[in-house]
This record gives sequence, structure tokens and C-alpha cells, in this order.
Amino acid sequence: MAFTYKYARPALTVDCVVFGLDEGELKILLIQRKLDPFKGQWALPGGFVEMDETLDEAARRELEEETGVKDLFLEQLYTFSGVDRDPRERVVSVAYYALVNLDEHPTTAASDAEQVGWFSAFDLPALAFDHAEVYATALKRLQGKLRYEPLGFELLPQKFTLSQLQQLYETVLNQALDKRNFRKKILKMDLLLDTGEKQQNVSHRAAQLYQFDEAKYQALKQTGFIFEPL
Amino acid sequence: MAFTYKYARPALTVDCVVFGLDEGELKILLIQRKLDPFKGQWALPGGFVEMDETLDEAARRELEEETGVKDLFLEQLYTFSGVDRDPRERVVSVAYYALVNLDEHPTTAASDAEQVGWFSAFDLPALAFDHAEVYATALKRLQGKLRYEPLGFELLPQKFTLSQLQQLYETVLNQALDKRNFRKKILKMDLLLDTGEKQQNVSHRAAQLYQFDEAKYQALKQTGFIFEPL
DNA sequence: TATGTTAGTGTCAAAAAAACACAATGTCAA
DNA sequence: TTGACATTGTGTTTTTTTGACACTAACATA
Repeated sequence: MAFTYKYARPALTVDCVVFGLDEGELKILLIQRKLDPFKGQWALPGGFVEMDETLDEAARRELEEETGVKDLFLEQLYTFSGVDRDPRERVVSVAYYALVNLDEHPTTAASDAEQVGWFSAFDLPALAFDHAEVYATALKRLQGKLRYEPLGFELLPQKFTLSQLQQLYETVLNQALDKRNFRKKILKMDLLLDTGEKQQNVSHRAAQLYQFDEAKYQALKQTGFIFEPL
Repeated sequence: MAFTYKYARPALTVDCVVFGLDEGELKILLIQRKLDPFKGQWALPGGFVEMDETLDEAARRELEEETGVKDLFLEQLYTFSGVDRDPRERVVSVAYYALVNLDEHPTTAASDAEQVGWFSAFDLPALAFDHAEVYATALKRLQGKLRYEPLGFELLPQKFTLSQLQQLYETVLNQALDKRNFRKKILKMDLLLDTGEKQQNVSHRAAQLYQFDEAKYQALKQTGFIFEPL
């Protein structure tokens, strides 16, 4: 079976830049290609868009198929269309970026046995296709949005300490922040719920655990509120 | 001649939301469809992507073909992929938004004689396809970006008065601004060149004309400077 | 019980934002 | 020519926000 069209069409794919936080280090998820072109090289997970699914759906499907990761924050990033970005034929790719809490989203060996791995976001191997450019765009977007949208919580476990949150901002934005000022600003927004619980099994004073108050944020957002922790 | 592929492919199009400013009023450029579906209805200019052009190139080409407008500020907006957004077949559309100075970018009757018209951005006719959604996304993006990127100048003539600039911000953001504070902040950034010229043919005190110092802005931007007039 | 490690807290100075009103300039018409 | 009209252009004060800065509290462990 084949499909015939009057005019030529580019192939359409999705690619995903999946960010995770591991012991305070920013990582991204890559798969090792087992087919040419770029066989053996690391690449962003992704694949072809089916006729009966939206791009969002395609991105989620491919991500689960190739890496086992699901139920994550996912947002469209940009559509890449360089005419030679794929050596085989014209392929236009819609890139997504995703944020996951690494502990709660285990990667599984992909169905078709490609290798999957987390790599330090600031020390990546050479990537296939134009994926280095896609990744650079995603990192800039993440850094930009972190400043005025509460994206950071997607990378943390549901309950987290203020130090973890601060370290996340410091890592992603690559700049040191003053502890007292950071806590003051974050708490003043009144969007963190004190769970009453404390860290367990740490060999020092245990910190208070907080949760992000998503419902309250959504309500405030309607009124024009902007989340700006820095 | 026809093109055959092993797997089905969506058609790929670009659509453009072109903003212009006319006597202080925000307008957008629409074309009247002369073919089904949605024959006779107003729609965003756009069309199919060719195999040898990037999406940016396709957007510029379609825009010039359909409306005669060229040499404008153009940026990718979002890719729309609802499975039923086109009643004929599966079409994925990459939307762009553009900003033009209305005086310096005349629209011409399109090559294939569709009607072209400027419509008040806050009072549009019913649009074909999912173009109302595309437009809403573009407007939100414009309002967002206006706050931290010097987009406004793309809508004004090269030489403009501070009042025109302020009115532009007020119109697009739909909020009143204090004249003294606005001028203070804008001028403090030191990115406007005083041309030494004044308005002509106005029946009241003539205002000073300024130009945006693009080169200086680009230089500052490298150093992390952010243009934030409000 | 002493040591190590991280949590948690307040003040002051500087900078930025917001509120606010009137004189200066030029056109036009009586 | 002068008065009315329309719009430009300008400073000060108050409030809010930001940024700099250092020590004690709590808990685990040896």
C-alpha cells in the first residue's frame, strides 16, 4: 500500500527535548540511533506523525515508545525546516520540550531496544541531524520561561524544599542567588503550601517540605498575575 | 506527475497573521477566499510549502503572492495540527506573525485576484478554518513580546514621535500609560536617536521625531540587556 | 558532648516604579 | 493680533522593590 499526492510533501516528524533534574544536575534524555543515518549516534527521541493524531499526541506517543517516559509536562517549542536537515529526504520537524521529575519517570529500555540515557545538559555528546540546534533552542526557552512561569516545579518531586527549588533555579539559569532574598520572594507570592512535613533521612537539620499550589496559581493567572521569582 | 510515499503524510502549509498600525489602530491583513472550502470567507494569507524552501521562505513567498506585502518582520508563531482543521484532508499549518508599517507596505491586488483587506484587530469578521484560534495566539504573543522586545518599532514609520510610540503600546496592550513615566523610561534606555527633525503639517505644536537605534540595541542585547519599556 | 552540615531568619540602603499638573509651542479662526 | 485650541514636553515626591549582607537553630553522627 502506498499514498500518492499531486504535489510533493515533506515528511513530518516530532522531536522531544526532555529535561530532568538529577541530584541538582540538569539532564536531558537521548536515545542512541540503531539505524542509518547517524547510526550509533545519540539523538533526541522523536518520530513520524501519524494521520490521526495531533502533534502533541505524536510527541507523547513517540516519547513513550522510545523511552518509556509518560505523563509529563510537554510544550511545543519550534518547527525546524532546513531543507537539508535530514540527508535522506525533506523532513520538517516540530520540536517539543518536556520537563520531568526524574525519580517519578523511570526510563525503560525502548520497545525496539535502542539505548536510552540521561546526559548532563551542559556536556552533551555530538547529536544527530540538527538536534544540537534544537537542543540549544530548548535550553534558551527553558531559561527564558523559568523567569516568568512556574515551570520549575515540573522538574521537582511533588514535595520539595526551598533549597532544592533554589538550586534548580541556580542550575538552570547558571547563576548564584541569595538565599534570603530568594526565600523572601518565593514565599511572598504565597503559592507554596507548607505540607507540615520535613525531609527524612538526611544527616543534618531537616528542611520543611512545600508543594506548589497549582489551583491558586491558575486562579491568580486569570487576574493577570505573573509568576516572577527573580 | 504525482508523488508516492510509503506512509501517508499530512499536507504542510504556512499561515501569516500580519499586524499593521493605521492611525493608531491595530489592524490585521486578511484575504477573501475565492475557492472552496470557505469560499468567500475571510482568512489568513498562506499556502502550501514547497520542497525547496524553508518555512520562513514559504511564509514570505505566500505573503507576497497573495497580498503584495514584502520585506517585513516575520517570526514563527506556533504549529497547528488539529486533525480536522481542514475539511478536505489532513493539513498541518505553521503559523507566522508579522509586523509592518502600514504606510510603507502597500497591499496590491493579489495575483489571482482575491480581495485583500485590513481589518481592525479587535473587530474581525468570522474567519475560515481554525484561523480565529491562530489569530488569538498571535495577538497574545504580540502582547507578550512587546513587553520585553523592541517589536513596536516594526509597526511604526522609521521616524516617529514619542506619543506615537506610547499610543502603540497603549493600543496593543489595551492599557493606559502615564506620559511622563513612559518618556522617562524609554529615553533612559538610550536607544532612541533624536533625528533633529519635527513633525510636519500638524495643526498644533510639532513633536520631535526619533528613530530606533537598532545597531546599539543588538550590541546591548549581547551583554544580556533586556528591552523593557513597562 | 563536640563537630559537621544545612536550615532558617531581618535590616538597611539603593534603585526603580508610580502618582501626579502645568507651562510651552504652534495652528487656526475670529 | 490675539485668543482659543490641541498637543508637546517636563520634575518631584512617595512607595515599592531589589540587593547586599552574617549569624543562630536544628539535627545527625562520631
